[in-house]
Amino acid sequence: MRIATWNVNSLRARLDRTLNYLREHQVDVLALQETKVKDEVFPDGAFEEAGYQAAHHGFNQWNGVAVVSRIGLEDVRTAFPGQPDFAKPGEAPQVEARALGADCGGVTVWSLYVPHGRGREDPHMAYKLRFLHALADDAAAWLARNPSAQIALVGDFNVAPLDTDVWDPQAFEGLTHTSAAERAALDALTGAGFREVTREHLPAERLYTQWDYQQLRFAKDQGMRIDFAFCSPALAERVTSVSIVRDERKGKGASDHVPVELTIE
DNA sequence: ATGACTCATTACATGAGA
Repeated sequence: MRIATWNVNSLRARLDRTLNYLREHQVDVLALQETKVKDEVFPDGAFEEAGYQAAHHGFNQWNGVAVVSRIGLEDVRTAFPGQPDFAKPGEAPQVEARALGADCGGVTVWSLYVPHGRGREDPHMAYKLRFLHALADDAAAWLARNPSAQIALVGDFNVAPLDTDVWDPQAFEGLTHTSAAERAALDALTGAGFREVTREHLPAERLYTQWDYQQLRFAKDQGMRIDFAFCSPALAERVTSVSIVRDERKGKGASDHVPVELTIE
């Protein structure tokens, strides 16, 4: 069984790439982030033709998360229980389209798009920290209820846990993604009993999952490692290999992120 | 170096991303 996660940065701009990727990599379950599409125009039909069911959650051109599966798709949840809301200036608070969970082939897969933060003093940063801590609280409760639960929390976490997860730590000083508060918030997931399996299987330094579009970052291999997979203990035991699909960043029309795959026995 | 980021939008400039 293969589960993958990918911040696709607009599904409509990359539908062909997505379908080709599913086929070429024999993916059973794909968690997508930043689909940038509202539910009414989500391309269900294209996934059906490829043999996949799809569950999507998106209000507008921002955010948007999906799980597509060819091994079953049940009990779709469009937010985690404690997921915080966010109020844009002059607007009512909204629980944004940043989490979608579904049961696929005996595994509960959550596609997660953690808020960016925008700046250390920005209200969006407090939202980001609330989001991660609330997720960790829920994750701990799920494990307390069922210690042998099969749960994968995958997606774009927008935190670089180690200095070697960014191409130049000094370039991020005072900005987002590398602060102690962000790293502590992400650590809360391991505190909840989950294991970040991509690091376990790929411990090498400077393995990136995202390269900015600007400044020829990919050509210079100046990226960030911010896409991860936190698995419940019972599921982590079943992971036999992890792959970062670097080739997907190449060529015209690439997302700034690449897929990360888990192979599970 | 003749270029220098990409996406979506009641679009042709702006917001958002990282």
